[in-house]
Amino acid sequence: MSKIVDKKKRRSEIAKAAVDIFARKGFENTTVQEIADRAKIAKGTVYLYFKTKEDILNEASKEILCELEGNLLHSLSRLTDPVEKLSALITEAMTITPEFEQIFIVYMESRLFHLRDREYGTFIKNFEESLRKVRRITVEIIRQGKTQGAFRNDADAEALAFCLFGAFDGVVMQYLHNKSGFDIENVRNEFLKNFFNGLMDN
Amino acid sequence: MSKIVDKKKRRSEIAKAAVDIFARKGFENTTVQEIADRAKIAKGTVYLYFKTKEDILNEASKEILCELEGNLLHSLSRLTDPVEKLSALITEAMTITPEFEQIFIVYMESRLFHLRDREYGTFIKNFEESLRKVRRITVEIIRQGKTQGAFRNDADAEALAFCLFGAFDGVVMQYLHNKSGFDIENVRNEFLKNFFNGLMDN
Amino acid sequence: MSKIVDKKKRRSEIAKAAVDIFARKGFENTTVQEIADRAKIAKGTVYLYFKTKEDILNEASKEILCELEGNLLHSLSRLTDPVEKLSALITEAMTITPEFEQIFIVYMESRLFHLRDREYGTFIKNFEESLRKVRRITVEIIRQGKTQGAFRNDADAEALAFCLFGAFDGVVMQYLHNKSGFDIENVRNEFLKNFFNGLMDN
Amino acid sequence: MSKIVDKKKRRSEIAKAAVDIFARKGFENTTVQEIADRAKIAKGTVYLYFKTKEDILNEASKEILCELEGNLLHSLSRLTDPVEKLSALITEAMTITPEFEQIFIVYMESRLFHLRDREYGTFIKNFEESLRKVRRITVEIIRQGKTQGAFRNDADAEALAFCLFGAFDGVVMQYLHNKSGFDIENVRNEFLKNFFNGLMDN
DNA sequence: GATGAATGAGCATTCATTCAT
DNA sequence: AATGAATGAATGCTCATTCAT
Repeated sequence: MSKIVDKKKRRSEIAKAAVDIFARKGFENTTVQEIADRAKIAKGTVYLYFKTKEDILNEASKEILCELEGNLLHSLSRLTDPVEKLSALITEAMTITPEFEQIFIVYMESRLFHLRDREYGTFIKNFEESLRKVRRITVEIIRQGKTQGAFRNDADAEALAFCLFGAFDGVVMQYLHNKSGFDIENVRNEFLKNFFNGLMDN
Repeated sequence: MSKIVDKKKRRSEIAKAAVDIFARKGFENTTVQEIADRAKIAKGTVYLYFKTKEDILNEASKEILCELEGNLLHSLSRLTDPVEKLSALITEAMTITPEFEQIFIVYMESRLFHLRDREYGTFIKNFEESLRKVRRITVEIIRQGKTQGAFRNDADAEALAFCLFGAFDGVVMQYLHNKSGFDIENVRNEFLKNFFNGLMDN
Repeated sequence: MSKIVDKKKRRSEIAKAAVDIFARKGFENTTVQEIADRAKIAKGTVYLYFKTKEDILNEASKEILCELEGNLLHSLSRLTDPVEKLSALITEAMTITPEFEQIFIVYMESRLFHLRDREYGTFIKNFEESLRKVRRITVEIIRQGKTQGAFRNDADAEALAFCLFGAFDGVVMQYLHNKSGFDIENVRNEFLKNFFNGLMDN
Repeated sequence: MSKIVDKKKRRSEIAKAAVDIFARKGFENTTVQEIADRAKIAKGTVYLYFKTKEDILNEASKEILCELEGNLLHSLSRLTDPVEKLSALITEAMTITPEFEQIFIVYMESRLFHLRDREYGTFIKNFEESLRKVRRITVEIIRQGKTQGAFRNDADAEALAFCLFGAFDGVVMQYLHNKSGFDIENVRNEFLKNFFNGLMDN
């Protein structure tokens, strides 16, 4: 009888270890040895669970996206009012925990990766898929708000959702660059206020 | 004097060549040989103008920032009205030319670079400096708008400028990922509209 | 007793599986995993029957030599006339079946192996032993022919047997390299004719 | 001005160093480091002259074949009589110097290599070409001998040349396996005698 | 006995950097 | 100043072998 190992769990463990290092050193500057050390296994063992180092990044990305997606969806789960929903979404996306910080950096590197190599098969497909999914949900919320008369009627839900998600990434990145200079809660509040009410004085 | 100019020009040529390749393959996957080939000089010659490969990225980043900064400032130069100025800024930041695309990817990689290695001396300082500079100008515009009564009085100019610049990067990145799915002009218009008027129906 | 038989049988099965792969990929490029897969057992199981991968090659070589030897001896078994015997030997040695082809390649690799590493204990000893044995039989045939007056009296039986066996290998190798260019039956007939009658016109 | 290095000469030097090691340890068991050490250059330098390790084997094979071919042709150069020519050819092919021994082992490994991987492009083509060339010369000699009435008229020149070259390899291999047991000169003489006069007593 | 997960030594290859010319 | 040959450290990946189950 052979040892029973939960392949999925192991993959996930290794991917998690990898995220730790990727976040600190970047994909290219991380050695498989370092990942193995972090996961407390031998280097060769990594290759029982992953075909290549890039494969590890893929898995890590997938898990990261799942988690980010899960968090966002969770924050919406018990809400019904479109305004509240959008607020929750924005609040969730701009809440930065130390763990999230790590994940975010790897997420950004993954995106850059794709930006360069557009052929990257399944990986990028999952990625795009996931992003689209969350965006679609946002589109729905905006539409719902328009229907209910809460949101202005000329809002292009698609384009706006697109902007929103872009803004999440950009603002978070900006913030990570400049932590000391800004208070994220303040930024988030300002973002919320402006997103809903605009800059113009009425 | 002429020698110094030549040296600067040469550095710039090499940096430009590097941007071409960095954009396509990323910093780590670009070899000095490739950069030299592109610049039509010998590999060894690169080292007469740059101390290390990273040094080339630094120079490239600096030039990129100068250009982006220049573009933004130029778009503001002959305007006086705060609303028009902000509109111009947003429009400029969300105009995507093929050349800009390339630059943007390297810019993003540079940012990621800094996010990881916070000690990175002069490089990161120049970088932050430049970003801060443009942000300060934006802050001024918003303040001016508040003073003139065009913008709502409770707007936190600093935080809002911060959001704005984050949003630029994020939206552009999003767009580059998803070119086929979206029309950047439409997105930009929606962004403008929402930024000034907000989502709520008044 | 049955355990021992089983063990032998299993060793043989594994060795046979190994020959399949060795012939196609060479010893160094064959993995133990491939051999195990082919033999439909687990990788670890291989090591219950063989101490090392080289050990598998040894066993395979031994079996191959046994088979080759057996074939040669069998072809002689019911003959008495030296000329007929030698003819049969040559014919047998130059008959190429698909299975033989595979075996031959591994046999050649084994020989090369020995050529390089002369210390290789038992393995090489078995090998040499086997070759010597068949050569001795050939020597006997030639001597018998000389005694009977069929073969020329100045023939050096030892040297000639030596040549003969060398020629077998070389011709077969040549042929495998150049299958499409030659008809092995024709080559074999010419070999026989020349071996017995020489090239000179009498 | 850059250093002037004779690329061809350097390649050849490296290939020669490689033959030394290949002969002793075989292609797979030879490391590029060992080759570099032997050639007294750095490991990386090897890759300025060869694309891969296999490329080194190719070059080595090519050089070996050139040398073997050159030797054979040289031994024929000033002879005119077919019998003398064939004798010289056989004598040359069965003369074993220490240097030749090394070369021969690598030559054999190369052949085995091809036997397994028939697609191996240019390499195998050069190889076959070279072998064919020498064989064609031999065919000519035999035909000439037939025309002059020296050789029996029913000799199939093609098939016989084929056998001859196979026999060379095989006998040499046999001999290298069994140096202590045989005197190569004696074997060669016996081979010559039997090749020309046959085994039968007339 | 049988399994296959785990190991880690080992190797081909790449590439930033140096330096003799 | 310019070159490009030389270097060798660094790293992804493989695979024979071991051993807990």
